[in-house]
Amino acid sequence: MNIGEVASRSGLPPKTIRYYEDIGLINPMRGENGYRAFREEDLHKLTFLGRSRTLGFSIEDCRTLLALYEDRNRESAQVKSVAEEHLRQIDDKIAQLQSLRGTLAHLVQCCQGDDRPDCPILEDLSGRPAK
Amino acid sequence: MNIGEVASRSGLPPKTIRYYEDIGLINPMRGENGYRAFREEDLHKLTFLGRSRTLGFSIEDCRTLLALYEDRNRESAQVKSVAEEHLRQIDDKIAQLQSLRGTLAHLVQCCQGDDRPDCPILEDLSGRPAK
DNA sequence: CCTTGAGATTCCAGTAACTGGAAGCTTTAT
DNA sequence: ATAAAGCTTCCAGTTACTGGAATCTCAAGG
Repeated sequence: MNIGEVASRSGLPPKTIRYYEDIGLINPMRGENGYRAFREEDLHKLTFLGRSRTLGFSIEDCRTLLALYEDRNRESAQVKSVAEEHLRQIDDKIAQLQSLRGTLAHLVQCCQGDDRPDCPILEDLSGRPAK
Repeated sequence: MNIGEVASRSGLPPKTIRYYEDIGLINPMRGENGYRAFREEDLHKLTFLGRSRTLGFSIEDCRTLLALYEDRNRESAQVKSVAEEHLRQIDDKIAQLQSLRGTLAHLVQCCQGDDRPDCPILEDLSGRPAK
C-alpha cells in the first residue's frame, strides 16, 4: 500500500502519517522506488492512533498505549491508569472552561451592545473589581 | 518603572511582557541605559491583557479588545461581538470535551484494571466497532 | 574602589501536533 | 510524449509563550 491508500483507509492525512513515522510511532518499509510500503499492520496502528487522538490522548500517551496494545503480556491496569489520568485532565479542563464561560457569559449579558462606547466588558478587563 | 516591578504589579512574567512588546501589544519607552521604562499606562495595558488572557481570549482578540479599549468612540456592540464569538467557541469546546469525556468514562468503566491483558479500552482504540 | 549579585538586555531554541509549500522524482493516463 | 497525479524530502509557520546563554548595568558591602 502506498501512503495515499493508507491515508484514505485510516482517515489520517498523508502529512500526519509521515509525521508519525518521523517521531517513531510507525515504521513502514520502503519499496525500491523509495515509496513507503505499508502493511496491514501499519494500517491497524494508524487506525489505533487516529482513534486515540480523537479521544484526546496526547502523542506520548498514544505511544504508551500503542506499546501496551502490542504487548501481549500487558496488564489492563496499566491501560486503565493512562485513561483515568487523561479523564482527570479532561475533567479539569471542562471545569476550567465552565468557570470561564460563567464569567464571560455574565459580562456579555451586561453589555448593551449598541453604538455607545460604555462597555462593562472593557471595564472588567481593565482591572476594576467587578461590581 | 523597570520590567521587574511591572511584572509583579501586573502579574505577568517579564518574559511575557517582552514578548508582548515584540508582537506590538505594548510600546514602552527606553531609558538611556537601554532598560524599558514603563509608564502607568503600560501597566494598565498589561493588566488588561492579563485579564483578557485569563478569560481565554486569543492574542489577536486581545489586540482587538485593546484597540477598542483605547478608542473613545468605540461602539460597545463591537466589543460584545468579539466576546460573543469567543463564548461560542468556548461552548463548542466544552461540548466537544463532554462528548469525549462520555466515551472515555464508559471505556474506563468497562476495563477491569487488573493484571490480565484483556482490555476493552484497547479493543475500542484498535477500531473494532464498540459493542 | 572592587567585587559580587540582582536584574536588565538580546537572541536562539524548544514546546504540541501538525500543516503548507517548494523542488524534484516516479508512475499512470492520455 | 507529455501531462497530471502521487510520492519524496526539507524548511517554515502555527500559538503563546518559556528556558537558557552570553552580556551589560546597577546597587550594596567590604
